[in-house]
Amino acid sequence: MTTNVETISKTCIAVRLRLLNRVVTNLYDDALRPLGLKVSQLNILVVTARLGLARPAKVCDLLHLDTSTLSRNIKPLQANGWLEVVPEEDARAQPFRLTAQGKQLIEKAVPAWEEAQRQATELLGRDGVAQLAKAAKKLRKPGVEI
Amino acid sequence: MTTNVETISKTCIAVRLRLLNRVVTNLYDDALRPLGLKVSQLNILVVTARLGLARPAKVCDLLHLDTSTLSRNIKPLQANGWLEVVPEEDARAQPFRLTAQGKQLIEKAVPAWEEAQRQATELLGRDGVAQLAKAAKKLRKPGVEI
DNA sequence: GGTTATTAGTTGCATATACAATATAATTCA
DNA sequence: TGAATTATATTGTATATGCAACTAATAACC
Repeated sequence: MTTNVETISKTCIAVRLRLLNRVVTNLYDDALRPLGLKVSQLNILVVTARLGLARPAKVCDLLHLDTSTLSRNIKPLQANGWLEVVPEEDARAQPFRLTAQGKQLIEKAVPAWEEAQRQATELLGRDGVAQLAKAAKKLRKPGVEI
Repeated sequence: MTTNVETISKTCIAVRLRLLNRVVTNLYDDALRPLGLKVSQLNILVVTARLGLARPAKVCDLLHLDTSTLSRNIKPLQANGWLEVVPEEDARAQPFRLTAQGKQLIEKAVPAWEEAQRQATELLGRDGVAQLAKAAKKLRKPGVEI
């Protein structure tokens, strides 16, 4: 007989995805630690670099992040001088962009990112990486691209 | 020419995995919200149910969770009366187990879990789910099973 | 033009996560 | 047996995450 507990324990997608997320996040965070940077922060910096002028709502659409989360996450990036908020005509908007230091930091982080990416690729395998890309692609919102 | 920023943006495993983690976690959390339960909490309750008497270190090995994280995560579960700490000979140990209410909650959560699991399966696809299982299996530590 | 609706972000609150440092207890070993 | 080591978990600090409620400003509408 298979109990509900056994079923959830052995098949739950959230359990596995969250576990894998912890492990992989730690791979990148370990590699990036000498730079005083976390992979969650590098993500935001890279998206910002791609956008040039980054509007919070757009970044949140791209990353499927709650706006309140981004609002707080950019604070330490600002405090470290990696990005800056740019005033605009629309007084509600709080777009931000990379600073020169932020750009330099991304370039400095590339070797560490490559090493973590290598480890993550090894863990997931070619097929795992492909499936991940496929799922992420499914989640792209129309018109929200970089 | 492909810049470093473009490469990271388009290929980073952590970016995609973390994004997918947010989306899938929200699927389950939305489904479980009427029960006042989050999927992270359900995970811990289910592991506890499987173990009977759950030792923090063992749970952390199973879930690849930092012990300090678990130490704090069980607090609200205790406060809600879903699990209880059981004293033991070894005064350092703080093993815990489900309460009757905790068991009932899991059973009550099954339909919501099933619906979220259905949605997550649809998002990841058969192959995606299989790849996820494969990666999670790779992370099992020897002797740490349930 | 003034009221209403919409849009853009922030703040309050709760939980999740991990590293570093700590506390405490059990074990080892000289 | 007493000191050093090891094991188990918690606390301090910082970041990540999202919901609900809020503020402020723009747009829409009558």
